[in-house]
Amino acid sequence: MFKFSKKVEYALISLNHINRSKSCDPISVRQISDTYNIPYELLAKILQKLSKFNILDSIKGPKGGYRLKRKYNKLTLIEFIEILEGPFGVAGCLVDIECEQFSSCNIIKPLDKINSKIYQVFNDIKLNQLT
Amino acid sequence: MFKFSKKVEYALISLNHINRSKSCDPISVRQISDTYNIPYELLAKILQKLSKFNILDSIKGPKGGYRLKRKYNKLTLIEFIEILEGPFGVAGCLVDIECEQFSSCNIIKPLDKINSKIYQVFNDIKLNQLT
DNA sequence: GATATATACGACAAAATAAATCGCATTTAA
DNA sequence: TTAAATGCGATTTATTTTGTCGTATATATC
Repeated sequence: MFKFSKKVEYALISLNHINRSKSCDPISVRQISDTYNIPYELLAKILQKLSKFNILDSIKGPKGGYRLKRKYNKLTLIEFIEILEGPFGVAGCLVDIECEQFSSCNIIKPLDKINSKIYQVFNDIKLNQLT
Repeated sequence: MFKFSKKVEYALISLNHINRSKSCDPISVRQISDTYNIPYELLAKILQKLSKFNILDSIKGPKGGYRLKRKYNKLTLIEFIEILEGPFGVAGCLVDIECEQFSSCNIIKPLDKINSKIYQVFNDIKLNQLT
């Protein structure tokens, strides 16, 4: 409960790694997966997604890999999380509807307040501050 | 990711319900599980745990059930969560050790900061404010 | 042009966690 | 004595998370 997924952790590690790299060459999935002991296929898919959302630029072929795009420097943690995990919410009923069980629910309001606070925390953090 | 467990939700609903009740009679599991459509056995175990940790007082036998104990009014949300879910942490490596994969982890420090912030949010909330 | 090294992507499988159920024991009011 | 309640451990089921597989496409280099 209330843990970052491996997907998010792996993505953060990767972006940090690429950001710190001083080489001009793109960084390959293999390089990151070897360095941090992350399952290759899984990491590949994650970086593909970041590429799809314009956080990374992909270069194909030998000597290929990924580079940061400008968007990276503007991204908040909450935007990043929602790209990887979908809409944020500390309870299902704040995201989907499906909360049929509790027409009489007595905690939605407080949950919603907590949700806003956590959202705010993530919204105040820029990805490139996570170093 | 980052959702409250049903355990926590059910527990919050129950405490809220008992708190609001004006009757002097103890409130039974059955009553709560019927009102909010919560699986009986599951709820029973949750309230048993809260009783074990002195948040609820249990009265056995017919007409039995639960009442709030004084501790309820002092409890913070983080204490409550840790009673039900164990030590809080936004990443496994902040709770267990087991983070062997990343001797070279480049995100522990920022994760730790985020962890403190979320912890703080939960620490600033009293259970009896959740109404 | 052939080859090896990359990314791209969908489908599937395994593992971990969360949620729910079952069975039996104990207490106590009526 | 009985029925209605809590107490607790074991087990099962469902869901989510994590990881794997297979195949396609692009491209640098020889």
